[in-house]
Amino acid sequence: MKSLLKQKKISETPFRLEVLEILESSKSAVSISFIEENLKDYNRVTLYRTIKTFVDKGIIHPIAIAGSEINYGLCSDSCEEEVHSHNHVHLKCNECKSVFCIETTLFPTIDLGEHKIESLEIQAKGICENCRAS
Amino acid sequence: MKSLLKQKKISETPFRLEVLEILESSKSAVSISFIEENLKDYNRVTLYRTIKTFVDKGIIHPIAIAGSEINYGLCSDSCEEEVHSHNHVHLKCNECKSVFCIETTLFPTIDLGEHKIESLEIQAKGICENCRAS
DNA sequence: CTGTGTGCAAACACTTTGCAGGTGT
DNA sequence: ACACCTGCAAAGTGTTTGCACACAG
Repeated sequence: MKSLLKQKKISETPFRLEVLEILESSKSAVSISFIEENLKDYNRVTLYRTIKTFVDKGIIHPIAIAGSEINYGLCSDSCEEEVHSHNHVHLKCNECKSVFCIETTLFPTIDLGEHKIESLEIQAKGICENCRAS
Repeated sequence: MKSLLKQKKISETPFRLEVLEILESSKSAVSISFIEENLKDYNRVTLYRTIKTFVDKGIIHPIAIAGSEINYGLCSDSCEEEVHSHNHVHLKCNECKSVFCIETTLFPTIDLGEHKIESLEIQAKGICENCRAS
């Protein structure tokens, strides 16, 4: 199996692999500042460009929740390039503040009358399973 | 009936009334830059402070949608101070790019297993009724 | 070898802060 | 009169751009 980067047709550099490693090892979506905290030595400009490349190529997608910084989560297989508003749920835990992308098969539909809906994204706030357990 | 500002216990100044007027005359939620475009003469610092005051006092609430700047919409009666994640729908029109806050009585519930949900916010993308009509 | 990625310096945009003076009530 | 709002200047923060060099394929 080809590496994720090659699969997405972008060249594999040490820095990109390092960033990817951070994204993959976190169960939740992460902010840029979180990534920065986990990089040993890095250049901010390169990091921004890397994030941009990853988003453009469909490796990660941004999650915006009012009051939080933007978080980035790895795209699932169903994510297609350029179309990042797949039907799934983002949960922000009020306790640990993490943002999780949750795949759910049972996705609701809503009716907005005359407005035509093309995609839905649900942002939930609550307590994640880890925090509930502890 | 007392003015909205007095009702929220903040003093009524010409500038605040001007900003409020812009918010009220727009059917959709608006970005700071939109407000700036519609103010004749203004000071940016004051504008930021005004927005912050309005948000803190529950007059407007921020709406974050990945890829768009933050928009602010007037709070409905059900909005309580400090609790802005009421169950309603935000629709971003892919055509006119406007963001609408839509009150809907039929609000779905979802099940995220072990995660506990406290509030839901739905972000829809599609075509608003105005754009559909034209 | 060639196109692309990276680092550096600098610019740029957005937002916040401190302080002095002005204004609402 | 007094608390609070506003404007100015300046600093802080996040993000982008141009260019020269380095590296992946």
